[in-house]
Amino acid sequence: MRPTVHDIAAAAGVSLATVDRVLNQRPGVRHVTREKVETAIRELGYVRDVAAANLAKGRTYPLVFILPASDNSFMHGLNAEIRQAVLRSSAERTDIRTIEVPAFDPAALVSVLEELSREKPCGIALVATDAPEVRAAVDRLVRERFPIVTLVSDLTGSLRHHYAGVDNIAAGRTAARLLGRFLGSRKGEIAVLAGSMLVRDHRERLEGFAAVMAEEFPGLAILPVLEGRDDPEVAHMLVADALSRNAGIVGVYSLGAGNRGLIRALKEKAVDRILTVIAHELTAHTRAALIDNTIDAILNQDAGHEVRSAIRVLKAKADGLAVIEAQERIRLDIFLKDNLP
Amino acid sequence: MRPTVHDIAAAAGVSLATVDRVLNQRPGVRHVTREKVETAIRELGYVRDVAAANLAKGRTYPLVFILPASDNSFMHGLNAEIRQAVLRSSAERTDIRTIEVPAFDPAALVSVLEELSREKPCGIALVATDAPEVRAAVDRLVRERFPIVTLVSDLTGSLRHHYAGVDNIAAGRTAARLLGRFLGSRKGEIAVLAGSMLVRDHRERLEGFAAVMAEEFPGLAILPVLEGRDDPEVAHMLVADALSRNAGIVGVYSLGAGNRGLIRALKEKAVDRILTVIAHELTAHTRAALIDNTIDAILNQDAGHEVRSAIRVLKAKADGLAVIEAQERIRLDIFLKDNLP
DNA sequence: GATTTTTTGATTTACGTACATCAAAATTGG
DNA sequence: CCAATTTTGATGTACGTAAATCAAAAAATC
Repeated sequence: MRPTVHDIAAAAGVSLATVDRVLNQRPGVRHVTREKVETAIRELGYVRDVAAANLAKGRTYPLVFILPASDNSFMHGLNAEIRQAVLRSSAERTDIRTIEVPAFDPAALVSVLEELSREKPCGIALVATDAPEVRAAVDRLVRERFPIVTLVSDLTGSLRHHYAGVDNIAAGRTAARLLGRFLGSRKGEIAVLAGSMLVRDHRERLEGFAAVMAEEFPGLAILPVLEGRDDPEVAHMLVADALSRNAGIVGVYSLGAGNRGLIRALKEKAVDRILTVIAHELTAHTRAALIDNTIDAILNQDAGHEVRSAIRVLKAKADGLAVIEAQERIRLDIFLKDNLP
Repeated sequence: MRPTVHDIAAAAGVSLATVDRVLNQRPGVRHVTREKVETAIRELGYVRDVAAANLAKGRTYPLVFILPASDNSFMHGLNAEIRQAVLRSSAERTDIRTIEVPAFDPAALVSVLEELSREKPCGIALVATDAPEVRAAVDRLVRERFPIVTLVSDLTGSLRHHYAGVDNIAAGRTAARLLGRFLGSRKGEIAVLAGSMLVRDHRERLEGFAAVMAEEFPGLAILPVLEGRDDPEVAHMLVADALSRNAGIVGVYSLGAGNRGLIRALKEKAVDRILTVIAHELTAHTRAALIDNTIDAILNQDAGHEVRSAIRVLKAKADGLAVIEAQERIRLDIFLKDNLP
């Protein structure tokens, strides 16, 4: 049986009240006594029964999710997963609130973060906009002992405790290798459709993609990036235009959202040519396109996993517990038409 | 706040003791009274606080893992993950025991299962050997209300509550498409290395692989399967022999274990030719081979996820709780050298 | 050494549930 | 309607921890 506070008290030769004072860092314990207790804790290998403690405290975990107000399938999916998590709140003792901030607006994000420092949630998950002032605000909150995880888009160089999202450089590299290998010996040009080069995840995907293309597939040239602003209409226009004007395009990499427009353009303009297409994010549209061979592979991050992982990590950090690293690694899913879920 | 037993008692106009009798299906409650309580439970949306209940009961979850005594990297990895889970036992209230049975031996598996029915663990996870008598034994245990999940290898058509493993037909299909697409327009023969055609997961992978090959890549012919018994030495011998004798081989699909031998054979015999190779299971050896381009892609199932998922599902079933389906789906990982963890 | 201050002990209640006991009430059978 | 039986209520203890109170002991101060 695992030791309890009573065992610690007995072993350290002190009362239960003193053990409690040490465990919950309450004042009024002499240094030597504290050490006695801590030694007993170490020697008996005591670990607090979190379930019992939470029961006694009536503890809940007030968590805040900060999301950009973007109107695309991925963000809708992410929102839906958070709502699912809210439904599980009572069983998980969480109390989840979402805050929407204008997309790509560091100042707005910073001001929300600053407000939160007064509200005292026990954890914050945010889709980070990559800017120095955001990094500073996050670092400040971390120093004030708020558990913070970045979600989907990381904030490299900040003090955030954890990143619940995929490695976007690796994603771009993987896309490049898949595209290059699928094209085999064919030479030609590659169109890249992104949302915006102002977003870190898109920049990173492109960076990885371009690197592998340059290293390993010299026969394939990347055309200037089309910035579709994650908007289906804009994407459609840009891709249709590129395909009309450039007969040398043999492949397309869509690293952002707005794939509905991409798919429409492909169906209109590429019926007569063999195009290899790799896109990000599995949605109803990209799934259908994968099945009817319009798209050849889909790279995906599972929003449900990201949300659940963020919650687990925030709770663990709030309790000062360890996380299972391998469990919290968000994997890049590669879907061909054969392994769709 | 979520309702407690007290709220139910008040709402149903009965005492706490009666609510307890209903909740824990103890005898001595009239039918009408039981209905009153059940109505109150439904109307207030009461759900038992599992943490508090476990505390009161001093409950632990005695779980049994039944594994084949196979000496290959994957099984070693699976064992290691179970040991990790054992380390978390006290926090998770589990009490995990593993039983090794001879591989590919239905009778041995059945006799272990029958013993377990006396021991009364609260959940059983087994790597199933696909045989009618095993299916019957599992079904019997399920009828006796034991939660049972299959691990890594399923038992289709049985009553097991859950399968914690990948869809092997999809895995085979995916391997075929990757191989076919990587080979592009090249024609030739494909060598397939399996462990044994007596194991269901290997049969299924081959089935999926052969189906897609036949449908979509008529230029590629599958050679008779090499059965390496998941043994590196045997695998080496078989592959080396096949490569020496058949100059038309352009691709290899290794769907079982024993990849150490495969890799050695490839390095010895295929230096002068361009071979596309897809293998299963990420190990130190296959990882190195992927990095040095001996292997082109690795399909993997994450043993850690499988073990953790099996435990979560067994605990949930033991408590009669729902599982998060999407969370428990074991995904097929596809690794290129760019997205290695 | 007396006084103040700090530290420690003893004890209680609470969290939500499980489980046991005994008495009281209601129902059933004859 | 009485007795036997079944059903229900009231109550207490337990699980492991948190948190509070008050008294007692020890240490520090002068």
